[in-house]
Amino acid sequence: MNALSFPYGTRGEQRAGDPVSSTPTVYDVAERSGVSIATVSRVYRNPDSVREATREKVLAAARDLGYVPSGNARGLASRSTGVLGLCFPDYSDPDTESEAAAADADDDHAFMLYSDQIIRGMERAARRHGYALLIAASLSGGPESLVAKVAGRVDGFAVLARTVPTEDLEVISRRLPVVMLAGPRDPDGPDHLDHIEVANADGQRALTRHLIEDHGLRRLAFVGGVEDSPDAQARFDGYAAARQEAGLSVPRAPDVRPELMTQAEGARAVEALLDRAGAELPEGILFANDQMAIGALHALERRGLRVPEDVAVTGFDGIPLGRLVRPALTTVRQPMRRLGEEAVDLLVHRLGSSGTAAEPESRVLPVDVVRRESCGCGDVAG
Amino acid sequence: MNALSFPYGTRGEQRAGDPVSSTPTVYDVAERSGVSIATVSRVYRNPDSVREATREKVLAAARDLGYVPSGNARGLASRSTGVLGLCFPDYSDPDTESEAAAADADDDHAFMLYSDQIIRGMERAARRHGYALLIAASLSGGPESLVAKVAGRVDGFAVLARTVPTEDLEVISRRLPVVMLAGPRDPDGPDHLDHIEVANADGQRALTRHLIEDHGLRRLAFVGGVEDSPDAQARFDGYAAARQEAGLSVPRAPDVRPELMTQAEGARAVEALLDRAGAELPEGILFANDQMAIGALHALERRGLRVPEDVAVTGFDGIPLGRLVRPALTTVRQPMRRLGEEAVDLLVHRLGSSGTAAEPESRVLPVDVVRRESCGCGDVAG
DNA sequence: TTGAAAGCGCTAACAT
DNA sequence: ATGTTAGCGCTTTCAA
Repeated sequence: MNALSFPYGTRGEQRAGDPVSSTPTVYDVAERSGVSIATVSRVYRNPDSVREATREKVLAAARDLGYVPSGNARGLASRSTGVLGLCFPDYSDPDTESEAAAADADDDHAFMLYSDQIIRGMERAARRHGYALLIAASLSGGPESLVAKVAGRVDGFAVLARTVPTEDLEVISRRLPVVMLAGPRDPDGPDHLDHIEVANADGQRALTRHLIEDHGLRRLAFVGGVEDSPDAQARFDGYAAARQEAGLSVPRAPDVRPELMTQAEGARAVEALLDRAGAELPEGILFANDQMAIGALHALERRGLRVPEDVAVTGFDGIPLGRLVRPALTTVRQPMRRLGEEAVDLLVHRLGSSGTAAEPESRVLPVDVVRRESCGCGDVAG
Repeated sequence: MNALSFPYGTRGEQRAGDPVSSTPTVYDVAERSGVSIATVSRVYRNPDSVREATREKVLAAARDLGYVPSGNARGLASRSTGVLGLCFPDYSDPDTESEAAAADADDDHAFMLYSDQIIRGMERAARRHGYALLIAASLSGGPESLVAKVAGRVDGFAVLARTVPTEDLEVISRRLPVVMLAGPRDPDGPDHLDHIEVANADGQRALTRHLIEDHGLRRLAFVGGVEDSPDAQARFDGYAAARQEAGLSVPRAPDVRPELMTQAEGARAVEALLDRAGAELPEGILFANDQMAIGALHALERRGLRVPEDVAVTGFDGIPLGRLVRPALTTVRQPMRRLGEEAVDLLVHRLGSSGTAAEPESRVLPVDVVRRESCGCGDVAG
């Protein structure tokens, strides 16, 4: 810019036609093209409101100068960013990344994570609506957390799972639309957020019923999720419901409840189950997610047990890796891409004049049971 | 501040303790906590520079008010956004999306695209450096294009492939660092951009040599890429080089040059090749990317030709789908995630005081030949 | 169709 | 440790 001993450069001096000045602004373009800054602005925001000749002049000057409109200034002046955001959990936990996963996904991370698919869905949908997408893995809280950063830079955003304290989100959602990609923490004491979730309970119930009715299994075990995962809880509820419907004993809690929902933990859960069971091996083990189920597949193989002959195994999520393992994993597939799309739709709707003050909304997306080999189904396409 | 009867609401009136005012600002927080706006700012930017008691007061007020710092205002005042960007091609072309791909990737888009992996790599790397990532599929040009939007909202960004006219990028790169995820358009007339590319020629040459030396193939055909793809060109060059080294005739152009590099086009290319060849079937067909090779696999199967017995097939890229098709596809794997990481490193470096004025840099990342079944190698892990 | 000027919400001197 | 204040670069009335 210019060398002053003052805080900032002054406009007056900057205008003194120095062509080498870096980061040109509307003022530079205006001067060079002999119009006012308002006209420069118009050229970008509403080209048709400027006479063609003028417009060309301005554009030419902008080119010469290397002018790029500052998104920040624009956003500040117009109170909108044209950007939607997504905060997702940092799934690169060491356990998943190095230990267990590395063995399977030998192409370095060739396969999509849950969050990748949602990113894709959101990006596509956002683009359709003219928005760009800002993504950030959410870490810890604190005043200067990533969420805050995202929140300050977007017109609205989605939060994957319960990555961020609901409390913080409620504060933020007073300022801009926030949609949570998970169910409400407490269905009865509603937060004021929009939610989009998948039919966890229904899916798990359907899958459980499949095991019971179609494969005739009765001795089942359920490996749950981490303590505070409502998804995992809902899945367990679905499992329990199916048992009840079939006249089996109704458990009050999962047979095993791992610390993490990783492959390593899945393997560990199997060991625990086998040690505990003695001769009374379960005929089927249902896992609250695919990662654990896949870990279990390996553990069972190491123990010399055949899947599904000796024991059936199922997961939940429908991650691509589940198609590749042998036997291919029977699971419940979540419509992740749609999750992202719905999130964008909801945000865009809230951003439109219409949805501003409407009631919080909770959408539940349907899931599919995917029958593969690990439950005893043949080589059915999945 | 001052009470004027002009366009916008005045701070003075807003300060009149109205707690219901929407989108609270530093002024609101400052007033409510009895400090100056500077102190509020400090609490967020440099908490330690504020006495604990004060900080708490401010944070409490912010909570009550639902205050979220405006990224725009911050960025404007501090001339930085804390965001890095990525523009990538809109790969959801109808052809790939519906026709050919749908048949294989039957999980809807269960498998990663080229761009997904780069996004992942960049996001991870950006996070390590404290940046968020803004992503946008780049469309056409024009003053108000998406690139411009991205450019205005980030501290620096990467452009995947030649998505954006180099011309535009050069303009933009006068204002902020831009790294192109592709080689320079013209190696001799250098643009002023940083580039990161993969060793296309080397990789294709190594693969070709493998076919010639290890499998003893001599009658080879190369299916190139679109006219203006330097990647595809470099791959062809590598192919030609390997032929030369082996004492085979050196072609001046690919045997087939499709319009698009899709599965459908790959299939079409095979048909063309077979029709043309008559009895003189090639022993091996090398494709400039995996998509086409996979399409070719299907086409060959339809024609009753066995791979690799009748004809070997290879691709380039190393997309996950290549592992799943039968026979599994021999290919050259690009380190896509690293591409993203290197991009971020480069950008961050440029943003640091050090790299500002340095010469444009061009990095070339090494690639791996992945030997699977489609070239005649056994069931080697890949 | 164009210009003039206030103000968007924050940061960063500088002063205290 | 905290307050004052001048911008950051744009959009947007309002007036011409």
